[in-house]
Amino acid sequence: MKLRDLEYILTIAEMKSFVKAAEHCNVSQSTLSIQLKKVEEYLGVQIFERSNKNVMLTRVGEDICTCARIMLQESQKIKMISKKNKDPLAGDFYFGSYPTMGPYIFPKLISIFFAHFPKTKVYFIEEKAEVLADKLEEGIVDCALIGLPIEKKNMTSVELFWEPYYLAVPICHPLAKKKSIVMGDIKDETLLLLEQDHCLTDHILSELCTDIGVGKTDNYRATSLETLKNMVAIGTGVTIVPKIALPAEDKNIAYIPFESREIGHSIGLSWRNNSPANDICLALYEVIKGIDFFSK
Amino acid sequence: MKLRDLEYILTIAEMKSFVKAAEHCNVSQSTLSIQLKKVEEYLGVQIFERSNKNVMLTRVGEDICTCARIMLQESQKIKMISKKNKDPLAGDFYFGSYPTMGPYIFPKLISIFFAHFPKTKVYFIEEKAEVLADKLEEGIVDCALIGLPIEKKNMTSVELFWEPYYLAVPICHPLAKKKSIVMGDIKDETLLLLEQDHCLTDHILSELCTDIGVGKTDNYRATSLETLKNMVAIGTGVTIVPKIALPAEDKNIAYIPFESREIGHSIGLSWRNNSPANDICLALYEVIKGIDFFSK
DNA sequence: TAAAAATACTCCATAGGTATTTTAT
DNA sequence: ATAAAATACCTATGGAGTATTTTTA
Repeated sequence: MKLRDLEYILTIAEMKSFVKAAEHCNVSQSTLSIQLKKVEEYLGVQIFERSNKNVMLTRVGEDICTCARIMLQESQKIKMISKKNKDPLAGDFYFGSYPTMGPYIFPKLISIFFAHFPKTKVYFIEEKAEVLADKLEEGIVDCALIGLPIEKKNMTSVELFWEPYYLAVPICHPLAKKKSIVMGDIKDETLLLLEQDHCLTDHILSELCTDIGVGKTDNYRATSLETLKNMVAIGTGVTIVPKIALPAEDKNIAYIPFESREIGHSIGLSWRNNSPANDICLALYEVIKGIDFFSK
Repeated sequence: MKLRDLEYILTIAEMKSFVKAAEHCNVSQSTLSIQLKKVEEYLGVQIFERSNKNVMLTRVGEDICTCARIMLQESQKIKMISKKNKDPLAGDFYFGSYPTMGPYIFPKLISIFFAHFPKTKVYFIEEKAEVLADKLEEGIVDCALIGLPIEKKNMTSVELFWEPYYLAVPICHPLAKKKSIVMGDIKDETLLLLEQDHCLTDHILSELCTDIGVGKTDNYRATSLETLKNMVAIGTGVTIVPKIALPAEDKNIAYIPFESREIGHSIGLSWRNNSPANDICLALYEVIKGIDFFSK
């Protein structure tokens, strides 16, 4: 039993004639007779009561037609859905970013999409790196601005820029006068950090500050960089922030670069190799690789 | 796009693997690859995002699967409907009768169906001959006890019996003493009849009493034979009733046969030649042709 | 006798199989 | 190197056409 057979059946039912239905379906009358016979044999029921002068649905035939109509409607729906989604640029596109970058980059991206991919409907998603990588992998997110390297299979990643970290200290703090910082400088400071499972926190604790006392940071966990900065401003401690979070000016906090250019992270664009949005991702990369992410 | 393709797609989506889906569908992996590719090309959209290690539905693919599931469900429904209706004896059967016979014959038929076609669900329909013939033709009724001949195409009719008409007169009426009647005897009587479009009325007026005054019957039209008999009993007039309507005994009315055996009608069983219930009709005929329709 | 469905016979498109190649980890 | 998807090539089923036969009003 094929969809075509159902079309034949519905047409015969409508036309009440094999000859007319054959014309309508652009096939020969014999094709209809044979196909109908096959379906009836396959199902073991008579769908039409017919003589050479009369064609009429049986009661079973009517019930079958009800189902057949639904099936063909759904089949049309599949074609409609496909038609609407044929152009990959005209579909939905889920763009992800790590949280500290999101608020700064999303507005820029909106303009970029409006100018370069006006038909694409973009949704923005903000998650910490690990979750973002999972969502990328699962197909929930199509493309993400994320710290590299990313430990997932089937991913294409391109580097966009290196984002250095800065030390934030109260303006009156002794370190505030320094031109640059080394890790040793802050080993006796109270280091304020974001929540335990935040990617920036993870990165700082597991890669950058492995040699300094970590235990003393345990009691100070904020949920946003802005909160952290406020805490620094009132002298609760110091913190490390990515360059993007630096304000144009700040009367209460001094932001000091690290001496080593290694203190920071590489930021790139990642997407699944076989994503249908592959073309958009590549095109997007071509557009945004040139922009200055730190211009406000 | 065929139903089989949709099964393939749903299985691949479920198994997230071409090899496993192929096993499950009992086809080779290449078949799935090729068929899926064809469907994707036909629809112009990518249904799966796939590498050699990963198979995942795209968003369009998910929408397509939703439709595909409905289609396959309906397809199963068609098979279920067919399975339930494979046995023609286990289906619905609509039996029609002309109204004067209905009340007498239906109880008998119920026993017959219970004994001979216990799986058949019978529905009884009572209509005047003309409507009954239309319903037979339209397939609303499968088989009918009806006056012959019947002017419809594609019908098989078999005669069951000849039903003579009787004259009903009040017990005290002069004609009540007669052994038999000729039409001339009642040409001065008030002839009570059923409604204008009743088949018995039609038959009496158009074929039997064409030569007697008809105008004088116009004011007396009842809706049932029982009403007519009551009117006869109180002396309103006389009437003509089919034999089936004769009571075992009647203190108030005398029922007198007509001299001519022609006054009456031939009753038969009719059904459409190509009806799926053909076998039941034939078998039913074999059973009921032997019974005495006039035994109470 | 005419009109419509059923059947006979033929052809070819395509679903499916086997074997092989490509691809990505 | 391995495992899975893609591809190449061949086979066979069955859908469709033309011509003919059967059926019934």
